[in-house]
Formats: sequence, C-alpha cells, structure tokens
Amino acid sequence: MPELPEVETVRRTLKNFILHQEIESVEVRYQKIIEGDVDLFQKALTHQHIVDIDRYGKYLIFILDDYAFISHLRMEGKYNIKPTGTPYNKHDHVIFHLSNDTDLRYNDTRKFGRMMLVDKDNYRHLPPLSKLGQEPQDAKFEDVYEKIHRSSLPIKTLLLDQSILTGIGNIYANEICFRMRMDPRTRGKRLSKKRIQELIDVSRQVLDEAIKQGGTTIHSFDANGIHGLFQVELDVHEQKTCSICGSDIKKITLNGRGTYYCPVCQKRRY
DNA sequence: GCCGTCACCTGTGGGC
DNA sequence: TGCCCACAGGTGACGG
Repeated sequence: MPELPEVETVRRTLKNFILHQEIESVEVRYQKIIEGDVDLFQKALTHQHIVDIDRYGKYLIFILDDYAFISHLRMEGKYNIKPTGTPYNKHDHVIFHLSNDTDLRYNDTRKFGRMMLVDKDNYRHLPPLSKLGQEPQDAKFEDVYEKIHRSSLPIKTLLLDQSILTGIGNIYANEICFRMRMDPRTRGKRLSKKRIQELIDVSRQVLDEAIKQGGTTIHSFDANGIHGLFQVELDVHEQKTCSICGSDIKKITLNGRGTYYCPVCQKRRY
C-alpha cells in the first residue's frame, strides 16, 4: 500500500514519462474512482498539457494548463504507461490518452483509489488537502504535541491520523514505533515532550530513508506499473523475528489495523 | 469534540 | 476440486 515514500517515487518516475504531454482524451471505465462530475472531469482535462506533478502526503497532484486534479492511490492504485491500442487490463479504470501515442493508465485492483478535479491555484488550502496535517519533514513541534499529548488513543493509531502528521501509513507506523522502542499501544498523553520530538525526528528519518531506497531502486516502470516496490528493509512489519534481539515478532490488532511489534524491545510505554 | 465501527472493494488463503 | 468465509487496509461517514 503506497505511503508517502512510495507516492514520491511514483511522482518522480511519472514526471520522466508524461511531463509536457497533452491529454487528448480521458476514458473512465469505473465511474466511482472520480469524485464529483465525471463528464466535467473528462471535459476539463481534454487538450490540457501536464505541466507538473506535485505531491502532498499520499496525494499526487497533476498540474495542467488551466486545471489540476488530485489522485489518491489508497491500497493498490498504480499507474502504467502503455502504447495506445494495447489491450486493457481488467483493472485499468481510468485511461488518459496522451499525444505521444501512449496511454497513462490508472490500475487499481480494489477500486479504492480516488481522483478529483481541484482548484489549480488553491488546492492546498481546500479540502481534502486542507484537512491534512504537516508532513514529518516540515512538522512543527507545537502542532503535533498539541494533538498527541491530550489524546488517550494508542500512539500507533495517532501516527495513522493524517490530520496530525500526513504521509504515514500502517507499514511505517509499525516501523516508527519499533525505531522508538515503544509499545504501539502507548497512549498519546503518556508521551513526554522529549518523546514527541523524538517521534517527529524518527518519522522524518524513516520516510527519508524509504524515499532514498525508492530513488535508487526504481528507475523506470516494471511490468506491474509504478508503485514504489522497495519494502525490503523493514524491521517489524510482517516480519517473523526481531532484527535486534531475535525474539518472535507479535501481531495484534489495534483499532482494526494489523500491528507488529517486538514484545522484548518495545516494552517502554511511558 | 472524541472515539469506535462500518462501508467501500477484490484477491488470497484456510477450512471443510 | 470447489465453495464459503475471513481478512487485508486508507479514508470518510455516521453514531454513541
């Protein structure tokens, strides 16, 4: 599932392939992917050039001549570039026919992803992006502290709350708790100021390292599309044994999410 | 306002 | 072999 580093990898890779291309037409094969009026979405994008691709948290923002649209990959969304005329895959849901005889195809097995037309000049200040907190790289301590120190929710649940810090998903939330040597069930309000500062720093490190790995391993598209396939250096998520002490990694459910931790190394609950 | 639960989806894997 | 069911998870809506 794409989190901030994967989405950043997709953004960088896509830019090499589709920048400055004109969208000749848009084919929507599964309407619910598009939030709002599908006809309007198609008409607005037709004959527009792709000027830039931005990203905020897990959202991609395609900047066009006069419009912009956002794309959230959710669980399994990915983009493929195919020569126009290549038979569609069963899960190709939105097709952008480009001027260089290629298609940009949005493929999503579970149909969870969403696209939406947004105001090109103001998208960061309007929903849904305006509801997001800051990315760990830019996070202000006071804002994060304010939201965490008064919550009785488990810290791992708070890491997944995109209005506190944006860009962290289930995998990196598990990794961040491990790196902090902290039990993922620790209540937010039990964390000291020092630990919350450390939480921001560790989140930043974990995402930065993942972006670097993505940047070095993904140079072009593979058969499966662009989705940032580089989850190779994980310490706890879906792991069997702890990389530090060798103990068995335990899996529990926290607020409905699979949560992995080392019961020996992550004992501290503050 | 805070928090828990559910719906949205389909592929996968376990049990029978 | 084939069928059924639980499960995976990001987000938003809804209800207590």
